[in-house]
Amino acid sequence: MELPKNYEPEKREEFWRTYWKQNRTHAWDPSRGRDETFVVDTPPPTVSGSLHVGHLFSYSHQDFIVRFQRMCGKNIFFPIGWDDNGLPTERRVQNLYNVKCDALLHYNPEFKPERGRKGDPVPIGRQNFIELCDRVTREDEEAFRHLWTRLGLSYDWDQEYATINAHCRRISQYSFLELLRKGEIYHAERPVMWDVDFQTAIAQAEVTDKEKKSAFHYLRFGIEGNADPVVIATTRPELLPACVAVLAHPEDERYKPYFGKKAFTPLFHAPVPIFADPLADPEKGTGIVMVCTFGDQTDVEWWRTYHLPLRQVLSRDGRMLPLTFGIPGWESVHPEQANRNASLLCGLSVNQAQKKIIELAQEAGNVIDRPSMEITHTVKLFEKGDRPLELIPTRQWFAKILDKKSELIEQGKKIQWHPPHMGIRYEHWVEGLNQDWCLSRQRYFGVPIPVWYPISPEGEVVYDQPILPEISQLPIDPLEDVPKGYASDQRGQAGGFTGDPDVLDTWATSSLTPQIATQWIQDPSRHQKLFPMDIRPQSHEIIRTWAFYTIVKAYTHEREIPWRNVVISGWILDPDRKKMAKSQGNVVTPEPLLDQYGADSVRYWAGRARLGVDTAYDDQVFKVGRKLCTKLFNAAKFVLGRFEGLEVSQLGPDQVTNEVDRAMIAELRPLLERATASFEQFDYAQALSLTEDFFWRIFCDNYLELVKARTYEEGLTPGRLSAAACLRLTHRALIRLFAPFLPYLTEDIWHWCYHSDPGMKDSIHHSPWPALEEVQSIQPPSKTGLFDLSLVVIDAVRKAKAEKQLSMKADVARIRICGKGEILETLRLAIGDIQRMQSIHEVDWEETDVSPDQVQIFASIEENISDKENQAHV
RNA sequence: GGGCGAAUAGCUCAGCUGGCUAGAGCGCCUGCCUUACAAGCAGGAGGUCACAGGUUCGACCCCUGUUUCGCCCA
Repeated sequence: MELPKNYEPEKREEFWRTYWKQNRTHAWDPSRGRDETFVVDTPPPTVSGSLHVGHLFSYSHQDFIVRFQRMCGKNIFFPIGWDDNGLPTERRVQNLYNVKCDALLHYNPEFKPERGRKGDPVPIGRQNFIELCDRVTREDEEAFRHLWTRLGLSYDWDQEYATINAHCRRISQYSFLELLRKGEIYHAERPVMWDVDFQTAIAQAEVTDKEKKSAFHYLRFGIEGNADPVVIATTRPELLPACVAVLAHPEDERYKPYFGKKAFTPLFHAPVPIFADPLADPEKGTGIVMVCTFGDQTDVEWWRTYHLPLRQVLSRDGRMLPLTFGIPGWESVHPEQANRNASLLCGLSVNQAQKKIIELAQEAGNVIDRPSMEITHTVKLFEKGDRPLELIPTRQWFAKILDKKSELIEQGKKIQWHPPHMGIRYEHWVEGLNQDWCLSRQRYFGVPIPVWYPISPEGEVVYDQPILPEISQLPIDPLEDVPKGYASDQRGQAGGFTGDPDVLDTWATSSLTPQIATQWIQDPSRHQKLFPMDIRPQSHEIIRTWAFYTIVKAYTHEREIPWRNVVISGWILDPDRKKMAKSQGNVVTPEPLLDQYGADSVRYWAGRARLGVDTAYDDQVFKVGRKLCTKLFNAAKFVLGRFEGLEVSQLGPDQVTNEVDRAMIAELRPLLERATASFEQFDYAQALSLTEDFFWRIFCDNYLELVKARTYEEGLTPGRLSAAACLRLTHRALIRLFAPFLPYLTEDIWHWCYHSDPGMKDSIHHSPWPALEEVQSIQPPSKTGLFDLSLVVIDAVRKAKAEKQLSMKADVARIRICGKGEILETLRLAIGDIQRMQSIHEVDWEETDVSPDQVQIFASIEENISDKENQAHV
């Protein structure tokens, strides 16, 4: 067989991609049983996010595990999906086409989108907007599909899904309705975390803390029947008109006299009660605090505890609302003054209002007690937003999670986390939950909440009696579809109906990836067979979101864990160990890496990182990967040449009769055991490291050199046959150990010679993982330690040559080996190979009584040059 | 402030259950075209295992504290 001269990954990768596709190498076989199936819950990437090198990293990790399992004979269920619904796509569409969605506009079939258009954003209707989102996600998916295929990820593309497609919408809506039926979902009007720019509710999991500069402003509040005002420090003076109470700690001597009295807000003159409450922090500000609608979560708690009135001053877009004081709920002792001040604030943003109100306070006099004090404090932001979240009372759907914290922690304990400390992070997240899961989002591109509401004859929306669709109708769009028993012209009419305008949180759908992939409702028997799944691979920052919500859904629907193992990949950090982020400009894009180094080399880089460990980006490692591939390629060509022309039947285990070859097999055995054990614990990095080290140091640098001469012997001598058989068996095992990491190159080599061996399969990726049984019948060498002892001699002679700056092929006149008789006996078994390897002419054996585990080697390069001694422990 | 993790050669990382002179690759230095591979081979230099205590016959490893960094939470 004519073998290629050089290792050229590009062409061969293309070839094998086609081959694998045509042969359905990675397809799942639905006819096989659960116990022989390995099921993976693959992370669907957010396709509108940027592709970066971290994707190559963590997605390779899954593939190593999967490919190992496949070679162990498992029927692999390895689907791939795309997470495309949600805000990232909406933002991308807005930016690409310079449009904005206006829900009041009707569908315009004539609308022609144009990229990069300048000027003000064009308002378009909801359907037009959704169509654009669909178009963009299809393009983005293609970029990922291309990358995944190039990287050699062994997905079954027949199982592909997208979280916005009809199948996923059906499952997601079914999940909603099922949980509603079970009483796990409710809707309520209550303060939720609200992003004023995106104008949508946000869940706890989507919130991020950020340090911000702020200031305490010291405002004087008048007291009922008391001349001395109290001074309240606040960072949110613009919420002064929303103040409904004043609180201090019950033990705070400074304020004890005031409890039960009324205070009067400055500028608005609203009489508000003064309470004693242990949650008030005497250390913070002046120790006395105003309760507003709503400054923070504690305000919400106090509002509930004391049944305080609601004084909403902020609108959904974060601007001050028009207010009227002097009416019930908005009491004021000077309503005219209050209304004048309110009118000056009306329409201002939070920041503008804050400035304005300080200005008003200064003008009024006797309101500001002392200069403001700058502080830095943490504020809550939507992870994709720019302005602090507000707490705004709106009608939303919620899933109950606070009532099942302990059950959810129990579920987490039933799952094996790799590495284990990631499970602790999950538990702490659950323990720290303080709100139910807000499910609704005021967005457009998402899975619609599958609910209509009747409108009473008086024209009021009856939220308490939602109209639900039949399961067979799913998926529905309540803004387009009409509920049973109504006609489309009754939409929005008194006595008619209205659709819920909101969509579900994307996690409400993403948390169903196991149900989506197993076709939960369409094919219950398939679901039954594949669920719970074997592994969930993902990275650690989404333990609190994706892993958590998936556990919630599996528990609330089926009282089950979604998977038995979670395997967590670390992050790729930039060379300064900082997070890679588009905004930092330190993101490395993946395709050029594949162009430059080839997929196998890139995978090698990923394979070196253990689970859960963050790794600094270092492109040297790609070069190391490419070197390994080249070495593997060259070694394979050489090894094949050593047994070329011999029949496979002549090269079986029974031919391995030589002591050195048996010693080699004795070295191989622990490698097979350890690499397999590592993989079984998902420790692919350890398996790779063991294999690579063995291949390079033991197999290439030493064993190949040691037996080379024997393989060149004339005729079919037992020594030559033994070496050829041992080379073949060992090499055939090593190639398979590398196969999960280097799928292209190993498949190439496999097809040069091993693919038609008895018991092997055409593709290396379906061939059996190398097992001890393959070399079981080969006897161990008659003396243990033969291989290591041989290396002691070899190293000593090499060192002698190197120190004399000679070529490794330089002749050695004589070596003297001194040691205990047992050691000399052992070395005699290999000395023939050693002599030929290193051109050693004479060997003197000297039995000495040096300590039992030592051997001394004296190498004389030429007869008349003094001996060079090398001594080694054995 | 609490939780989790990390700190080992110039760089990237191994070192698992306490036990050889703490390892590998890259980089560096010195040689070697050796009939698979110079994208290679051989040899070498390079370490206060973050710091301080403690347990132990023995600590990179276990315990306590400190410092720095990362992530999560309040």
